[in-house]
Amino acid sequence: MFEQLFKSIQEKVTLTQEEMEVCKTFFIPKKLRKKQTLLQEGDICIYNAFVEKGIMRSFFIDQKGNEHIVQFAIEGWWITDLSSFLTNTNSIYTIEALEDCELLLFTTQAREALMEKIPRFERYQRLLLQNAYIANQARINSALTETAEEKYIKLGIAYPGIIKRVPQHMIASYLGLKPETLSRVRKQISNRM
Amino acid sequence: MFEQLFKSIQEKVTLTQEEMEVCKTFFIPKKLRKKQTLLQEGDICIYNAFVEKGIMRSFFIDQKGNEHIVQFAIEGWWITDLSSFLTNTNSIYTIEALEDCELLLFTTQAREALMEKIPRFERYQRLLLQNAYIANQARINSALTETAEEKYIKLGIAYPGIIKRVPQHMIASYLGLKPETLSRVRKQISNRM
DNA sequence: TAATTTTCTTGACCTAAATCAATAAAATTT
DNA sequence: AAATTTTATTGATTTAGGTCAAGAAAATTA
Repeated sequence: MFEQLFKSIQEKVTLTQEEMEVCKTFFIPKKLRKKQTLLQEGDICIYNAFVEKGIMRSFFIDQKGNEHIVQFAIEGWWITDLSSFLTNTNSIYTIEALEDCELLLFTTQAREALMEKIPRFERYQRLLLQNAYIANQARINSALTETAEEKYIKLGIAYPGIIKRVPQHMIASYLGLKPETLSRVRKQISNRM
Repeated sequence: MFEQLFKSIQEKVTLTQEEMEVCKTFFIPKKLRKKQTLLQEGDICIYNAFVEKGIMRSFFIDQKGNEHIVQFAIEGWWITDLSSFLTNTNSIYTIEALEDCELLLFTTQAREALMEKIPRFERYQRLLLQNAYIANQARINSALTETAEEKYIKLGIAYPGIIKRVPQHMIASYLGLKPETLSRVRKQISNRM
C-alpha cells in the first residue's frame, strides 16, 4: 500500500524505518472506482492525494463550457487543488479517477502535524512544491511558444505512460487543443514516418 | 531602503524589531540602471531579488527567435529564475531593469542561513512560493481559456500599475500576443466605449 | 534641436487551429 | 449479443490572431 509513497519520499529525503512507520499513520488509504471523484468543484479541497495505483485527473469547466484538464497523476504522483488545499478556499477544479485507483489521502492537519513531527518531511513537501512550480513554469512556456504538434510530441517524450493510458481527447484537453486538432496532428506525424 | 521588504514580510508573518535588524544583514542592496541585467541567460541565478524601487522583467528567447516575457516585478515584488535559483542549474531567462531600480539581493546561502536563524522567515518564503505557484496556475488557465481581449482586460484590472509603466509591446509579450494584435485589441475596446 | 531609436498603429493578406457536421469504430452496459 | 455510450476520424468552412510592410509619433541620445 505504501511502496510508491516511500519510493517518492526516499528519492528526495532519507527517513528512518521508525519515521516511515510514523508516517504511515498520517495517511488515509482510499480506493476510488473509475469515474468516482475525490473533489467536486466548489468544495474545499481537504486532501492532497498520493496515487499508489491507477490514474487521476483534475479539470475545470470554463465560462464558455469547455472542459480543461489541469493535471494527470499516475502511480507515484500527488494530486490536489493546491490553491484550495493550501488556502482553504473553494476549489474550481474537480478531481476524478480515470481508472480504479488506490490513493493515500493526506489532510491539511495531517500535513501540518507530520511536518512538525518529522522535519525532513517538511523538506520533502517543499521540494514537491518546488517541482510543481517548475513544471507549471515549463507548461506556461510551452503554451506560449509551441505549436500543437510540438506540444504533443514533447508530452509523448516526457510522459509516454500518460499518452498510452488516457483517451486521446483528454490529452487534447490537457494540451489546450480540440480533439479534432489532435487527431489531425497525429495523422500528420504518422504520414511523415 | 528596507521599507517595502518589511511591509511584504509583515503582511505574511510577524517579526520582532530585533529579527528585522538581523534580517537586514542578509540582504545586499544593489542599484541597477535601466536596461542593466541582474541575470543573463545561461548563468546560474544566485539571487532572489526584491524590488524596493523600479520595475524589472524576466524573459527568454524561444527557438523561433521570439522574446517572451515571463514576469514583471514592481515595488514589493520578488523576481528571480526560481528554477535556476532553487536547483542551481543554468538559467534560461534574462532578468533586466525596465527603469532605474533599487534591489535587495538575497543569495541562496543567505536564504538558507536566514531560514535557519529565523524560523518564521521560512514560513514567509514558503508562502511566497505558494503564491507564485497559485499565480502561475491562474496564468496557465488564462492562456488556455481566454481570448486576447480578455487577457488584456484582466491584466489591466489585476495590475493597473504594470500596464501604465511598461511599453505596450512588452505587455503583449507577457500575454503571449503580438504587438499588432494588442494594438488592435485596444482599438476595439476603445471603439466600444 | 537634430538625429536616432523605440514604440505604436494601420492595412492587406495568411495560417493554425476551431467549429460544425457526419461517420465509424471501440468500449461499456444492459 | 444488442443497445448505448464513448472515442476517434475526416471533410468543409470559419476565425482569431499572426505576418509582412509602411508610416507616424514618442522618447532618447547626440
